Amino acid sequence: MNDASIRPEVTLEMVAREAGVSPSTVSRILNGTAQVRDSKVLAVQAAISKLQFIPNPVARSLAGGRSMSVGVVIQSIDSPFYVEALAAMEKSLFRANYSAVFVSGHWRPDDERRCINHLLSRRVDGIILMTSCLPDQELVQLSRSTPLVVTGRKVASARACSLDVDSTPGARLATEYLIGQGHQRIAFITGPSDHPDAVQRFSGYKAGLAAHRIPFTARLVAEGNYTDAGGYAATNQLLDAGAKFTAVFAANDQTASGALLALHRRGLRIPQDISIVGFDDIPSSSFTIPPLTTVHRSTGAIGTSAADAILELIDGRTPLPNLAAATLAIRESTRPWSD
Amino acid sequence: MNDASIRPEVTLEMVAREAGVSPSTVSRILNGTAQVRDSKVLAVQAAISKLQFIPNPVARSLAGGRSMSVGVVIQSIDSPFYVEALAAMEKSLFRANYSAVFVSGHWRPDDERRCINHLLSRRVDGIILMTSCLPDQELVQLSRSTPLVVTGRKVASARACSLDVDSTPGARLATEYLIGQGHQRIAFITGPSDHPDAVQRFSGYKAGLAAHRIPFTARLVAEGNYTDAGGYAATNQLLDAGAKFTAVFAANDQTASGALLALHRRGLRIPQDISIVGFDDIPSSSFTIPPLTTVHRSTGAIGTSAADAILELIDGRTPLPNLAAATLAIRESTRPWSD
DNA sequence: ATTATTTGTGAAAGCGCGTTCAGACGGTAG
DNA sequence: CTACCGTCTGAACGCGCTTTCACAAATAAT
Repeated sequence: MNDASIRPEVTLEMVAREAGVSPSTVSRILNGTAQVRDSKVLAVQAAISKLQFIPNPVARSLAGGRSMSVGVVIQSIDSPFYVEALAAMEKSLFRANYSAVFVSGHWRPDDERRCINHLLSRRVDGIILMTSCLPDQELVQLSRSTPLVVTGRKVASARACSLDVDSTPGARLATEYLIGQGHQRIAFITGPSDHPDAVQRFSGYKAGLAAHRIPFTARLVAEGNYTDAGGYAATNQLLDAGAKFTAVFAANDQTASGALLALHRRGLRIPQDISIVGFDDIPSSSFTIPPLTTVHRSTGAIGTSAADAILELIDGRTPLPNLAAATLAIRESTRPWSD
Repeated sequence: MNDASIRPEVTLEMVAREAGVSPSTVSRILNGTAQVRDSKVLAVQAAISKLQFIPNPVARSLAGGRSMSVGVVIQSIDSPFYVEALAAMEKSLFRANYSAVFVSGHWRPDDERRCINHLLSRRVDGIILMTSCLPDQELVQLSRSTPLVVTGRKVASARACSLDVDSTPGARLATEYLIGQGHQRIAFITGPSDHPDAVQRFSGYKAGLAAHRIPFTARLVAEGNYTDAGGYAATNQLLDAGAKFTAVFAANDQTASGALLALHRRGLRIPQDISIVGFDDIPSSSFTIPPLTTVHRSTGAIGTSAADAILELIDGRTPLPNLAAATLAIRESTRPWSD
């Protein structure tokens, strides 16, 4: 049982006194800044654990050292897709005794800049950018003033690390799966067109078609916005336009969820009449009606990788992030088709 | 266009020099700590805006002042329910130039204590506890060392503010709605029993029954855990046990979503055969099949209120949080019943 | 053996700001 | 005109830690 909350602030100086050395020495041991005689190291370690000393991150930060916090810029904190990644990140960072400061950029470059400045003024030790909407050049520059991890982008810079989460292969995988099941007329509901990730998914779809010599048909494409409502509307639009298709590939699971409802309302049965596949495999996709076949990427793993990468970068090492390829979670929203 | 990122750190001292006054004076103006001659105030303000000075939150914090950040302890960052509240919170705080530090307690008292200590050691200016799982007494004590806002609990303390989000009335509302529709045999899927909020929902259900003299039947209750999977399992359990009911009230929307699927698999139609209502009105509930009737609380408003409350508390004022009552979002998962 | 190099270490100077503390100033009361 | 009070202000200290800087001790080079 810990008596929490109101401990009387053990300071580095107290540790020094207890161990019979100078504060500088304690600091050096803490940070590995210099060699220290073994006997002193031991004495200090003993003092530290005896006093239960925890370095004050604020003071550390002021003194020009680490702030023990990393900034995370996401676009909107309330997207189920990010959430899992964030949870994983928070966990990894917390374990390393770092705090995460989350801020939302809302897909607006100005907001994003403001967020970044805010983080910088807080002296964060590093910044993780989840699918930034800033131009490459700005990112490169930013990476010169702080360690930087960006997802879904490639940034060429020593202090930066790109977590490549290219969605193209995943999208192609889904498309080819449908084709493999005999579907030829596959509708696609896009994400927001200014979203690089959405663009990748779209081109993955096209690549899948092309690989099987199925001509791309613009009429089979409707624009969504990554939300349920968008998927719903896009599906209706497709249906209203009289598009004929036996399957729909939605740019993300929420879109698919909206599509599911729209089709249901028209009396179309899934998967008997129409197959549908999503992208992201958010938790609730296992419980849609019917459970959704979708492209699975471990978003948790993305979060963990991003956190690990930033920690490595902060420590001056060069991380080699390695993300597992996307796989297909085959559930009940798809089935073979034969004309 | 702001040139971002690498500005050469304007300090309070530079402002002082620019304005021809002492640093102390600048500080006083910044914090309103003392009266300062108008002419100097003006000069300093001019210098501040000329130099684009932003006080360094880290130094401020070390010097014993504000850290311009508030800690937010939630139980799990990846619950759709919290997410909306968090987004709202972040927005309000960011606007006031505060940062939010989110940490997850995972419903474990020890984890939660660790989180709180973590936040305290970061000198946060206040802490928001979303449905804490710590005993009252600890919270009261905590509130003595920092401004505190807790949701879903009543904590009697001057420096603390309870955001009462009692779920009982909402649960009762839902139950009575079903009864009003003619349902008599209403099953209930609980949340985790060690979760105060879940307990409230359960008692709201019982209160609703009691108000209409419908006897409470233990066989109509199954235990869930606030997840889709839990709702799915609980529903199957109910069905397997041969319980007879015409409606089910699930302790939250995710549970309802799982129930929806379980019923669907058994060939039960919603709402023709069974009505179902959820709780929380998470965004995706408008797009389940069929769209879910559910108890709506503006979680965004909860977040905003919590943020506002903590800011008031920090400023030494006493907030009077005022939350809108829960309402029922009536959609398509319920319908009148007559035997 | 004496002079150069390494270590190992403590004293002290900040980091940027808040906050006493003592004094300067203008003014009212004796 | 001296005594006293309230307002306003700057110098100086401190928050807890990192980081020179300088110096002593230990080792290597000449």
